[in-house]
Amino acid sequence: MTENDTQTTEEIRVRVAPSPTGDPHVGTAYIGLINFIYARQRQGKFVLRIEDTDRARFVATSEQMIFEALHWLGLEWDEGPDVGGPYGPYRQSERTEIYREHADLLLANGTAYRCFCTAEELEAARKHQMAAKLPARYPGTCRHLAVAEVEAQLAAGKPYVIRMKVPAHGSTSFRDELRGAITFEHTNVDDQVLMKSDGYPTYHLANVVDDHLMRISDVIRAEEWISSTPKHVLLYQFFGWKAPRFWHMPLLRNQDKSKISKRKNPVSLVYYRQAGFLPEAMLNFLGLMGGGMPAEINNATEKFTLAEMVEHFDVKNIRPAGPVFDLTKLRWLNGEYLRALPPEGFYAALRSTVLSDAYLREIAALVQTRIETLGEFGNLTGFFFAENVAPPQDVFLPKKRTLEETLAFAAEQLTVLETTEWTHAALEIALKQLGDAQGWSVKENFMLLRAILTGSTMSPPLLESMIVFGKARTLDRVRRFVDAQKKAPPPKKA
RNA sequence: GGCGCCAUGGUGUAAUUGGUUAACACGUCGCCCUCUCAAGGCGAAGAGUUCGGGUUCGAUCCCCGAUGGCGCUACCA
Repeated sequence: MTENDTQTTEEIRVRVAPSPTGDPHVGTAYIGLINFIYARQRQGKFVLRIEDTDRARFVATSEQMIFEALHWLGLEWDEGPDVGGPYGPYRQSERTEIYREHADLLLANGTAYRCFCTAEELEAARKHQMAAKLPARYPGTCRHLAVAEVEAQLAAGKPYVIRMKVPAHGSTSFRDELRGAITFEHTNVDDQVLMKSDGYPTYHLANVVDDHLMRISDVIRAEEWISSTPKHVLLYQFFGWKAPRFWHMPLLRNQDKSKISKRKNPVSLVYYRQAGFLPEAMLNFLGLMGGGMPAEINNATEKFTLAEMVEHFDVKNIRPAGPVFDLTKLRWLNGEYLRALPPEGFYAALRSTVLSDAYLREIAALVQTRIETLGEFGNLTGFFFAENVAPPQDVFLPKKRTLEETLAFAAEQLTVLETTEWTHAALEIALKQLGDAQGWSVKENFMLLRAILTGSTMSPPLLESMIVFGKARTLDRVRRFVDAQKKAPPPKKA
């Protein structure tokens, strides 16, 4: 606990606010963990808010997966879309009226304005600015439109967005609880779009309005938000509200130090769960990122539970430098947890994950007509239980294809798989489309993917297998194949 | 390009917050144990704290600058 909290009676309320745009992200787990600890340490409330204002990237199954992933980790929330709470609804798509009203407030007090610029106009302006090596900013075309002009455009039914009117001069400062004061000159703060032309708010508006209405005391989020914090601070001012405290956690990184991404690292919590990582290990590992635990404990063991983190973790201790998410160390930690399990517990862990009844039943259905003795079960299904298969070149390389074009095509397959809905029909269409476009026969196309997924040219049906194996793990396998081949192309043998 | 953040071995973290031979863990390597592989035990290599200036009797730690990395620069979050 910090002195900060002992001298105030304010209720601590924090939130984690993921967007349902895909698989639940390991970064969400990290930020969720910190928020959870912070709330529990101060008898505060931990809120889950779903930020589904991007209808283009919205994925219907995502929200449920987020719930499940957070439950899996044991990061239980006090208020949220599913459990309700006094400040709901907790799904932004159900709060559009609220945002509309608040945008109108800003329009009325002159801190926001309607902008009728088209995407093309903005794009052109941006190009010019980039070419002239100027900062790419909204040119301000609609900032001072006459009332009559606005009325005319409105009457003509022209679509518009609402932008915040950032003061032309001066600067905005705020305190980041980990880094101290941070200042931005207004000349470097753009007139951010607050309401999109589809009637949905952008993150910035929705976030500020919700955090205020939901009485959030501490905004604990990822570092990538630092640059937009001045906009948020300005919005609090525009509304005449008190801003919360801001804590920006370091960004988890890939091995190459870039922001952690699915192209370079498994980031789906679904993957970690299906691949057989224990939630305790994941939480422990995440707790290691950035420090946070007191040195006495950290130096002594590096192994601790969620309860121990709630007991001893100090968010103020976190170092702002972005830690590399080191899969190797996570695996070691996971092994430690696995070894510490009593035999029955270990068996139970197996049976609830990689050897669950549900999983086995699905796999059985795929091989029943393909084996003659039950003893053959393993021959055909090994890949479902292996962490990885590494098909040799003579298995995956089609007869009439070069290594280069095959690897390029595999990379294309990966891209397609990443963006395709995980159903038989959708996968079949998407894959065949890709094959048609690139001049790959269905046989070559599917055979390559089969080799990558199963390590063999003989297997249960491909699409069904992919569905049973799961999107997260299938993507991981294909990505690994592509990466491995890219890194170390096998020497051409004469 | 602009703006911002950051900077201790390959990786994650320590360093009584100016005084240590810069510590621990992962990884790597070696040895032991052993039917194999792990696990376990023992040991080793690996940073003089990005670099350059200050301040100081003394800087990993404070200040300035440079460099580098990262983030943002969307009607994405």
